[in-house]
Amino acid sequence: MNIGDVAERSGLPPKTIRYYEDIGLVTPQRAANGYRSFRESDLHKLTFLGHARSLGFSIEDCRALLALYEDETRASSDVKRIAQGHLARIDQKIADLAAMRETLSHLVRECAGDDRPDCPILQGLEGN
Amino acid sequence: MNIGDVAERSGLPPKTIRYYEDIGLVTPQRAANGYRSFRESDLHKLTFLGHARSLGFSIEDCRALLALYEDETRASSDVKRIAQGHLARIDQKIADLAAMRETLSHLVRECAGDDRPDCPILQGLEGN
DNA sequence: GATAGGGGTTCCAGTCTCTGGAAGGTCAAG
DNA sequence: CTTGACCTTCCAGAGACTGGAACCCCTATC
Repeated sequence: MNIGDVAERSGLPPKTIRYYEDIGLVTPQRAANGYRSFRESDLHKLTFLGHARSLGFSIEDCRALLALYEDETRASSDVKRIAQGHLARIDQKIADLAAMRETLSHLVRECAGDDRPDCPILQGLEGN
Repeated sequence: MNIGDVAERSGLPPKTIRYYEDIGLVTPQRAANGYRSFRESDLHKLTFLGHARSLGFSIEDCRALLALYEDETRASSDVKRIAQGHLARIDQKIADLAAMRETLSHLVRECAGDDRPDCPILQGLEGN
């Protein structure tokens, strides 16, 4: 398969796939003309990566997950640990965003939003 | 005030303050020795920026908010529009993260997390 | 006057994960 | 032989800093 084919089938842009090769996540073979030549197993990896990335795993997490994915003798606890760590990071992010949302929505609610200059939002940002 | 003083009083690192000058958010004067010389108004701006950034506003939003902050003839509706736009982006991010969280926590819950290789997490990332 | 320290300055590179674009090679169809 | 759709590589930029190197300045002490 050429890169366009795997791109379509994995849902990843060609640019991203080249990048993943660059950083060593996949290592497609090369055809005589220099084109990348992907095996089914490469496609599986890329699909896996696409899913993992869409769940927000970092590239380094993906690298570790991919290694476990490839390792028939893995322990599921290793996978679970990575996933739980990521889950904790997601929870933290949600909490941070919720706190911002809370503060900001208060300010927005109090702002008249008319053509006068008085603005509780700016006041909130100015002081404390 | 030197940069160290405004850094302490605004809560922003000196590096960040220099960066903000670089991109034109503040324009401190210069002392004869080449040191940046900050006025009270610069400190106010930096404090304002620190608060806005901590609420997740982008630098470009901050630039716009700062302009409104400085403009005595602003309309509060302009401020509110920016804040509402940002609020919508926060909500979107929270929704995205909640969806990830949902999927991921399902997978984590189903994973035994022992020393066997069978892993619903990897299966979830592979297929589907 | 020399020196030590704790400021300050600039500039370059790296973070993270792509993404866009330029310049050019390859292939199949007409 | 040309066209157009592929493919290749390499460089730069995004956002918002952050670290580090190399160097200057100021004050205080010996």
